[in-house]
Amino acid sequence: MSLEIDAKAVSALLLGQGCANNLKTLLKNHETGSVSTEPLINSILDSFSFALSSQNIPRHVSQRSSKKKMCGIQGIEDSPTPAHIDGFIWRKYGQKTIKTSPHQRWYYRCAYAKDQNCDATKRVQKIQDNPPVYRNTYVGQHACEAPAYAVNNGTYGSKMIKFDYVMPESVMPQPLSIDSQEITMEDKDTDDHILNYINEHLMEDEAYDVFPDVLGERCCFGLEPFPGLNIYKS
DNA sequence: GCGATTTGACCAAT
DNA sequence: ATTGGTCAAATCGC
Repeated sequence: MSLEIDAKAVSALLLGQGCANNLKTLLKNHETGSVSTEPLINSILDSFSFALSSQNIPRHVSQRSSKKKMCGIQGIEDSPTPAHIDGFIWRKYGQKTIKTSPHQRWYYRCAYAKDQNCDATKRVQKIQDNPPVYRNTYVGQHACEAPAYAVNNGTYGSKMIKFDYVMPESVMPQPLSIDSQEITMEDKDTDDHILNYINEHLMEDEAYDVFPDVLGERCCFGLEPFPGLNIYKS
Protein backbone atom coordinates (compact mmCIF):
# COMPACT_ATOMS: atom_id res chain seq x y z
CA MET A 1 0.00 0.00 0.00
CA SER A 2 1.47 3.29 -1.04
CA LEU A 3 2.26 6.17 1.26
CA GLU A 4 0.25 8.44 -1.00
CA ILE A 5 -2.90 6.43 -0.40
CA ASP A 6 -2.26 6.35 3.33
CA ALA A 7 -1.90 10.11 3.39
CA LYS A 8 -5.17 10.53 1.52
CA ALA A 9 -6.94 8.23 3.94
CA VAL A 10 -5.56 10.15 6.89
CA SER A 11 -6.60 13.45 5.34
CA ALA A 12 -10.09 12.13 4.72
CA LEU A 13 -10.37 10.91 8.31
CA LEU A 14 -9.12 14.24 9.65
CA LEU A 15 -11.67 16.03 7.52
CA GLY A 16 -14.41 13.75 8.80
CA GLN A 17 -13.30 14.39 12.36
CA GLY A 18 -13.39 18.14 11.86
CA CYS A 19 -16.85 17.99 10.31
CA ALA A 20 -18.08 15.76 13.14
CA ASN A 21 -16.82 18.29 15.68
CA ASN A 22 -18.56 21.10 13.81
CA LEU A 23 -21.77 19.10 13.73
CA LYS A 24 -21.45 18.27 17.41
CA THR A 25 -21.15 21.96 18.26
CA LEU A 26 -24.14 22.86 16.12
CA LEU A 27 -26.26 20.18 17.74
CA LYS A 28 -25.01 21.08 21.21
CA ASN A 29 -25.94 24.73 20.77
CA HIS A 30 -29.24 23.91 19.05
CA GLU A 31 -28.18 26.10 16.17
CA THR A 32 -29.05 23.71 13.40
CA GLY A 33 -31.80 26.06 12.26
CA SER A 34 -29.37 28.73 11.13
CA VAL A 35 -26.88 26.49 9.32
CA SER A 36 -27.62 23.45 7.18
CA THR A 37 -26.18 20.30 8.74
CA GLU A 38 -26.72 18.06 5.74
CA PRO A 39 -23.45 18.99 3.97
CA LEU A 40 -21.57 18.27 7.16
CA ILE A 41 -23.23 14.89 7.55
CA ASN A 42 -22.61 13.98 3.94
CA SER A 43 -19.01 15.06 4.21
CA ILE A 44 -18.48 12.93 7.27
CA LEU A 45 -19.95 9.90 5.58
CA ASP A 46 -18.00 10.48 2.38
CA SER A 47 -14.79 11.05 4.27
CA PHE A 48 -15.03 7.68 5.94
CA SER A 49 -16.10 6.03 2.72
CA PHE A 50 -13.14 7.50 0.89
CA ALA A 51 -10.74 6.52 3.64
CA LEU A 52 -11.98 2.95 3.51
CA SER A 53 -12.07 2.74 -0.26
CA SER A 54 -8.58 4.19 -0.62
CA GLN A 55 -7.26 1.21 1.29
CA ASN A 56 -8.58 -0.97 -1.55
CA ILE A 57 -9.78 -3.72 0.74
CA PRO A 58 -12.67 -5.57 -0.85
CA ARG A 59 -14.97 -6.47 2.02
CA HIS A 60 -16.86 -8.93 -0.09
CA VAL A 61 -15.71 -10.61 -3.25
CA SER A 62 -18.41 -12.24 -5.24
CA GLN A 63 -18.11 -15.97 -5.57
CA ARG A 64 -20.58 -15.96 -8.40
CA SER A 65 -19.19 -17.00 -11.73
CA SER A 66 -22.14 -18.63 -13.38
CA LYS A 67 -22.85 -15.57 -15.49
CA LYS A 68 -20.17 -14.57 -17.91
CA LYS A 69 -20.91 -10.90 -17.34
CA MET A 70 -20.22 -11.24 -13.64
CA CYS A 71 -16.59 -12.17 -14.26
CA GLY A 72 -13.90 -9.59 -13.71
CA ILE A 73 -15.25 -8.11 -10.51
CA GLN A 74 -12.42 -6.22 -8.85
CA GLY A 75 -14.13 -5.62 -5.53
CA ILE A 76 -17.22 -4.55 -3.69
CA GLU A 77 -17.47 -1.51 -1.44
CA ASP A 78 -20.35 -0.51 0.79
CA SER A 79 -21.00 3.21 1.10
CA PRO A 80 -23.52 5.22 3.13
CA THR A 81 -24.11 7.54 0.19
CA PRO A 82 -24.88 6.75 -3.46
CA ALA A 83 -22.42 9.38 -4.64
CA HIS A 84 -19.53 7.36 -3.31
CA ILE A 85 -16.25 9.25 -3.61
CA ASP A 86 -13.92 6.61 -5.01
CA GLY A 87 -11.52 8.79 -6.93
CA PHE A 88 -12.95 8.15 -10.38
CA ILE A 89 -15.45 9.85 -12.61
CA TRP A 90 -18.49 7.80 -13.58
CA ARG A 91 -21.31 8.21 -16.05
CA LYS A 92 -24.61 6.48 -15.55
CA TYR A 93 -25.76 4.37 -18.47
CA GLY A 94 -28.67 2.46 -17.06
CA GLN A 95 -30.77 1.37 -14.15
CA LYS A 96 -32.83 -1.69 -13.58
CA THR A 97 -35.18 -3.25 -11.08
CA ILE A 98 -33.56 -6.35 -9.66
CA LYS A 99 -35.72 -9.28 -8.72
CA THR A 100 -33.80 -10.07 -5.55
CA SER A 101 -34.00 -6.53 -4.22
CA PRO A 102 -36.74 -3.94 -3.72
CA HIS A 103 -34.28 -1.26 -4.83
CA GLN A 104 -33.15 -0.47 -8.35
CA ARG A 105 -29.61 -1.11 -9.42
CA TRP A 106 -27.71 1.71 -11.13
CA TYR A 107 -25.11 1.07 -13.81
CA TYR A 108 -22.12 3.34 -14.26
CA ARG A 109 -19.28 3.38 -16.77
CA CYS A 110 -16.03 5.30 -16.59
CA ALA A 111 -16.61 8.76 -18.04
CA TYR A 112 -13.60 8.23 -20.31
CA ALA A 113 -14.66 4.84 -21.65
CA LYS A 114 -14.70 6.08 -25.24
CA ASP A 115 -12.00 8.71 -25.13
CA GLN A 116 -9.40 6.51 -23.47
CA ASN A 117 -10.76 3.05 -24.15
CA CYS A 118 -11.37 2.48 -20.46
CA ASP A 119 -13.60 -0.51 -19.75
CA ALA A 120 -14.15 0.04 -16.01
CA THR A 121 -17.76 -0.13 -14.88
CA LYS A 122 -19.49 -0.21 -11.56
CA ARG A 123 -22.95 -1.04 -10.25
CA VAL A 124 -24.53 0.72 -7.32
CA GLN A 125 -27.42 -0.74 -5.39
CA LYS A 126 -29.09 0.23 -2.15
CA ILE A 127 -28.88 -2.80 0.09
CA GLN A 128 -30.11 -1.33 3.35
CA ASP A 129 -32.65 1.35 4.18
CA ASN A 130 -31.95 2.51 7.70
CA PRO A 131 -29.23 3.55 7.83
CA PRO A 132 -28.90 3.65 4.05
CA VAL A 133 -26.10 1.53 2.64
CA TYR A 134 -25.20 1.45 -1.04
CA ARG A 135 -23.16 -1.37 -2.49
CA ASN A 136 -20.64 -0.39 -5.15
CA THR A 137 -19.55 -3.32 -7.30
CA TYR A 138 -16.49 -2.60 -9.42
CA VAL A 139 -15.91 -4.45 -12.67
CA GLY A 140 -12.92 -4.13 -14.94
CA GLN A 141 -9.87 -1.96 -14.58
CA HIS A 142 -9.32 1.68 -15.40
CA ALA A 143 -7.13 2.34 -18.41
CA CYS A 144 -7.77 6.06 -18.36
CA GLU A 145 -6.04 9.12 -17.01
CA ALA A 146 -9.32 10.72 -16.17
CA PRO A 147 -8.26 13.27 -13.58
CA ALA A 148 -5.80 15.22 -15.71
CA TYR A 149 -8.14 15.10 -18.67
CA ALA A 150 -11.06 16.34 -16.63
CA VAL A 151 -9.22 19.19 -15.02
CA ASN A 152 -7.71 20.40 -18.27
CA ASN A 153 -11.01 20.17 -20.01
CA GLY A 154 -13.20 21.39 -17.20
CA THR A 155 -15.87 19.01 -18.36
CA TYR A 156 -16.93 17.13 -15.30
CA GLY A 157 -19.98 18.10 -13.33
CA SER A 158 -20.96 18.59 -9.74
CA LYS A 159 -21.76 14.92 -9.20
CA MET A 160 -18.40 13.88 -10.53
CA ILE A 161 -15.86 14.83 -7.95
CA LYS A 162 -12.28 13.72 -8.28
CA PHE A 163 -11.03 13.92 -4.73
CA ASP A 164 -7.46 14.79 -5.63
CA TYR A 165 -8.18 17.69 -7.91
CA VAL A 166 -9.64 21.14 -7.77
CA MET A 167 -13.07 21.43 -9.28
CA PRO A 168 -13.30 24.11 -11.96
CA GLU A 169 -15.03 27.26 -10.81
CA SER A 170 -17.58 26.92 -13.58
CA VAL A 171 -19.19 23.96 -11.81
CA MET A 172 -18.59 25.00 -8.23
CA PRO A 173 -21.02 26.90 -6.08
CA GLN A 174 -19.83 30.46 -5.91
CA PRO A 175 -17.98 31.03 -2.67
CA LEU A 176 -18.81 34.18 -0.81
CA SER A 177 -15.98 36.59 -0.44
CA ILE A 178 -14.88 36.66 3.17
CA ASP A 179 -12.66 39.38 4.48
CA SER A 180 -10.14 37.53 6.59
CA GLN A 181 -9.25 40.82 8.27
CA GLU A 182 -12.58 40.72 10.04
CA ILE A 183 -11.94 37.34 11.59
CA THR A 184 -9.46 36.41 14.21
CA MET A 185 -8.55 32.79 14.80
CA GLU A 186 -7.56 32.82 18.42
CA ASP A 187 -8.68 29.25 18.95
CA LYS A 188 -9.06 26.21 16.78
CA ASP A 189 -12.83 26.09 17.01
CA THR A 190 -14.25 27.70 13.90
CA ASP A 191 -17.90 27.10 14.59
CA ASP A 192 -18.54 30.30 16.52
CA HIS A 193 -16.66 32.29 13.93
CA ILE A 194 -18.76 30.82 11.14
CA LEU A 195 -22.06 31.31 12.92
CA ASN A 196 -21.11 34.80 14.05
CA TYR A 197 -20.00 35.69 10.56
CA ILE A 198 -23.24 34.45 9.08
CA ASN A 199 -25.28 36.27 11.70
CA GLU A 200 -23.38 39.52 11.49
CA HIS A 201 -22.31 39.82 7.88
CA LEU A 202 -24.64 37.83 5.69
CA MET A 203 -28.26 38.44 4.74
CA GLU A 204 -30.68 37.18 7.30
CA ASP A 205 -33.34 36.28 4.78
CA GLU A 206 -31.07 34.01 2.75
CA ALA A 207 -29.93 30.48 3.47
CA TYR A 208 -26.30 29.42 3.54
CA ASP A 209 -24.52 26.10 3.55
CA VAL A 210 -21.16 25.39 5.09
CA PHE A 211 -19.16 23.00 2.94
CA PRO A 212 -15.97 21.30 3.99
CA ASP A 213 -13.25 22.08 1.49
CA VAL A 214 -12.65 18.48 0.45
CA LEU A 215 -11.29 19.22 -2.99
CA GLY A 216 -7.76 18.06 -2.74
CA GLU A 217 -5.24 20.86 -2.90
CA ARG A 218 -7.82 23.25 -1.54
CA CYS A 219 -8.16 21.15 1.55
CA CYS A 220 -6.60 23.69 3.86
CA PHE A 221 -6.46 22.54 7.44
CA GLY A 222 -5.22 25.38 9.57
CA LEU A 223 -5.53 28.09 6.93
CA GLU A 224 -7.54 31.25 7.28
CA PRO A 225 -10.23 32.40 7.24
CA PHE A 226 -12.07 29.12 7.93
CA PRO A 227 -9.87 26.06 8.13
CA GLY A 228 -11.13 23.51 5.64
CA LEU A 229 -14.52 25.14 5.18
CA ASN A 230 -16.26 27.28 2.60
CA ILE A 231 -19.57 29.07 2.87
CA TYR A 232 -21.94 29.12 -0.06
CA LYS A 233 -25.33 30.56 -0.71
CA SER A 234 -27.91 27.79 -0.76
C1' DG B 1 -26.71 22.95 -29.45
C1' DC B 2 -24.35 19.89 -26.61
C1' DG B 3 -23.60 16.75 -23.04
C1' DA B 4 -25.68 13.99 -19.39
C1' DT B 5 -29.48 11.26 -17.83
C1' DT B 6 -33.56 8.40 -18.35
C1' DT B 7 -35.88 4.47 -19.83
C1' DG B 8 -37.75 0.97 -22.85
C1' DA B 9 -35.82 -2.47 -25.90
C1' DC B 10 -32.59 -5.81 -26.96
C1' DC B 11 -29.26 -9.56 -26.10
C1' DA B 12 -26.85 -13.31 -23.79
C1' DA B 13 -26.78 -16.61 -20.18
C1' DT B 14 -29.24 -19.90 -17.65
C1' DA C 1 -39.17 -17.99 -20.14
C1' DT C 2 -36.63 -15.38 -16.93
C1' DT C 3 -33.08 -12.42 -15.50
C1' DG C 4 -29.25 -9.17 -15.48
C1' DG C 5 -26.42 -6.14 -18.31
C1' DT C 6 -26.08 -3.00 -22.10
C1' DC C 7 -27.63 -0.14 -25.94
C1' DA C 8 -29.59 3.76 -27.89
C1' DA C 9 -33.32 6.99 -28.75
C1' DA C 10 -35.77 10.38 -26.17
C1' DT C 11 -35.60 13.76 -22.84
C1' DC C 12 -33.66 17.14 -19.82
C1' DG C 13 -30.78 20.93 -18.25
C1' DC C 14 -27.39 24.31 -18.95
